[in-house]
Amino acid sequence: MSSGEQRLQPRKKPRQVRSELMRQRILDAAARVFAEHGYAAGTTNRIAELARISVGSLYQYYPNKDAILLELVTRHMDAGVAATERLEREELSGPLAEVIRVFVRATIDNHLDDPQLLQVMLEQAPRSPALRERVARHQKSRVAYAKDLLDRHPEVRVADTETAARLIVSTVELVVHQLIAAPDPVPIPRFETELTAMLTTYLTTPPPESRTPKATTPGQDQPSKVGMPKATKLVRE
Amino acid sequence: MSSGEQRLQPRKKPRQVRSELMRQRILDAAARVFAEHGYAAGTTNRIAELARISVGSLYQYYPNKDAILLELVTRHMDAGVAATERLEREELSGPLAEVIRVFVRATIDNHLDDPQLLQVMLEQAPRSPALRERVARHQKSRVAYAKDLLDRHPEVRVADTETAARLIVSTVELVVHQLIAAPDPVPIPRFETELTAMLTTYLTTPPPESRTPKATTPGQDQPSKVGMPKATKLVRE
DNA sequence: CACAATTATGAGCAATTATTCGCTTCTCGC
DNA sequence: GCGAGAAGCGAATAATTGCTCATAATTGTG
Repeated sequence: MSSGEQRLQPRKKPRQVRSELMRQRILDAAARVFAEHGYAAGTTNRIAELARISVGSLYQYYPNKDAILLELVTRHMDAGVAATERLEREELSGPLAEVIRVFVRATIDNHLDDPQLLQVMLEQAPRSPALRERVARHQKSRVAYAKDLLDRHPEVRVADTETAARLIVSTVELVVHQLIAAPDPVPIPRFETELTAMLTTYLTTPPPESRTPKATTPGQDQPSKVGMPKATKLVRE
Repeated sequence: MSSGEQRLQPRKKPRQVRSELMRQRILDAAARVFAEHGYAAGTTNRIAELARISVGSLYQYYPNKDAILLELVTRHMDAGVAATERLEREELSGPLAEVIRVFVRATIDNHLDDPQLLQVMLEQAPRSPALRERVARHQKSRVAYAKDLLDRHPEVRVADTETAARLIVSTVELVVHQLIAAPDPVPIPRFETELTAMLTTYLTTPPPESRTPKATTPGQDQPSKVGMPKATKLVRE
């Protein structure tokens, strides 16, 4: 399955109008199939069946299964970026708390549609180089944007805006996803308020005395668990 | 594959001493195979090969692939609970900030071993009823414990300790995992400090004026995106 | 040592699945 | 309405994989 390189362009560029329609049909069907069965069990035949087309046709538009998921992921991310940009244009000048709230809200919106599908996307990301690359790039740009925001806002009092940026971006993305996808989902309005509050207080509260760690220590000092890695894990072979 | 009920007990109770050894061999091999290839591509034959036993033997101890992952998950969770309990016995009486730090640290420790494997566990959880149940129970107990802690500590100033408990439990679990498993991992000590700070400030800062939402509104008021669920997603068939 | 119970083996079965390709059907400019 | 290329079809293929079972090795006991 994960055998190195892989064609990602469709075998045939669409030339007629109905083609574009088909692409959308396939994507819609794939979204539902992946959401319901997961990636591994979401077979191309099932996707074709749900889209009311034949497998052969499916492979006319996407060279393989991976390419379908990749396009799904790309579209989701593009939608997220677009939504964020749209919202932030209205609020960028406001106080930090407002900007954060906009961020949180945009993320919630982006996840409300289809948490299941999103779950599958995130699952599969680490296994496909193309996907991994796409997701990593997106994540990186979001962190960069957040860092910029923090640097620009004078109310921000954290020691290290890079770490803080990564922390808040991950927090929003992950927590929103998990708590919305949960079988017993939290009440959205309150959740939005609390998450925003958490991030805002964190960013604007000055360090008690000197929360700043030494930070110059070159050697990796470890405050927790020292030397008992259960085994030589991680990739090898 | 996901065909309803499923035997989860091994086909044969071990009666000799070497049996216990085999179980451990299998588990170790499975952990590595799953971590490296993921669940779907982590074949039982590969596990057996790495464990230097035959597939047949593997199936003498575990009735199927799922059961192997289930035991892996169970062990990981038990280890986490045990570690948390051990640590908290030493610190439970301290100020909130200290307790939180202990929590964060315990979680970090628990994830440092093998982030990849953990990733696979979390991925697979939603697809296997038995796994899902196990994970849900664990999550619930952690939230309950956190709520208790918040209720007991007077410094805590949030409006709704239930929501706050869910928020912080999810945050710690998810963010620790993501930022440790990242290709460019954050510096652990600083990360621990920042995450602890974020949670502590959130919990102890009183609501600006009245951060409390109305909370009595029976109708689901929606602060964000109203009515445009892209499609009828979720299970059908 | 013998022999019965327990445990280990691994070739192979049955099922699943991504992908192909020879063929039919449709589209549209003439 | 013709015909050539575009689009669509789906049975067949090749590969993979979870798991079984007939057989062999190992163990402990008298």
